[in-house]
Amino acid sequence: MVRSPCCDTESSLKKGPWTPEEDQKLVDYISRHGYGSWRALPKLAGLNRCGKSCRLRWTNYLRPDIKRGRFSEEEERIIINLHSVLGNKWSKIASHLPGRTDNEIKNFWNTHIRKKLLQMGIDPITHKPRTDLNHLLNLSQMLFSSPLTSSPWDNALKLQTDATQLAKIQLLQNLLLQLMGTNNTNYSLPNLGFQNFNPFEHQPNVMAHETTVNPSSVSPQATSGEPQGVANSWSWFEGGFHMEGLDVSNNNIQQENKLPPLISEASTISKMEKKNEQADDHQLSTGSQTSATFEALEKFMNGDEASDSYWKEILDSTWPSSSSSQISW
DNA sequence: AAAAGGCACAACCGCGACGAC
DNA sequence: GGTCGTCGCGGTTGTGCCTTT
Repeated sequence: MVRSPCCDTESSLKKGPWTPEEDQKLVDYISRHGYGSWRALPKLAGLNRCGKSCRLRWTNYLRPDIKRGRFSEEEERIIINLHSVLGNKWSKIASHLPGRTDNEIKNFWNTHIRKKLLQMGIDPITHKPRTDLNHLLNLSQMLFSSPLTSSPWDNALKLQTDATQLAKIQLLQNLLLQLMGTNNTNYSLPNLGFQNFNPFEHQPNVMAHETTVNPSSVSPQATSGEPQGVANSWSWFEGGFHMEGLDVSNNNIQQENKLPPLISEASTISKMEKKNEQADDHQLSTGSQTSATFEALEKFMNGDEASDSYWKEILDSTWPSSSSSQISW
């Protein structure tokens, strides 16, 4: 069915910003008569606008119960949580925030929250860690590099003196590399001194796996407008995976100042390669694994210590046969 | 001080859903 | 069941203001 747009038939109808006089006419009319038919309203109210324009002006701006001003942190949190469940259902999200319009929330999302999530490495559509190669490359470079300025990453350098911390760094590096997809022939890893090495191989029953990334599982693309189902378990951003203060732009990644190769002995590498040949065809379940990885990474780089359970979760998901319980953390 | 670029927000557009006939 | 009118939603655009260069 082809139908002409309701407002196009009368080109003389005014468009563009509303004047205070027009606003007053609309408010006066609705306060006296209500808004039964938007189609008929403009003529009755003495406005040279289409009904659609009147409805939008009323619902998004003139309605007396509209709450104006900046969004509070609580509102922001609610929006993000609801968005993770509902997707771009702005009107449904707005129904949970009294006084806020869908348009306002949509604008707030697009101008603030979306960017914020992207900066934090979270895909604003899926609410999961971004797994695109560029982002992971940045993270990888941060792990392998030592920025000239003092940053949380300095903690990683300091902690290298400790063998356990060293192992954890290696584990995180390894995971990031795997998440970038070592099988991707379109992508060549920079030489950052990284060795695909399982730092826990000295443990009994530890088997390194050549993990591969299933492209279809890496970036679950949400269909626009389609509800996302249950809320993602990924909600760690509330503590903040903060990258602020750390400039990861190309010029500030000092390749020559990178961390020394963590494991460099040729024998170790060859051992690793041998094990990789025997590895299971293990597919990464990128969702929860990346979640745990990034959470541990965040804590680690902030100088905090992630709980043992995080490390065990990471290790178990990467090397299921490693029996992490046997490892002394 | 002026120009350029970025940002925030209001408003518009197109389409689908839904109810009335 | 098909057509039409209306409403509401989500994506996109336009514009004014602010910040940076």
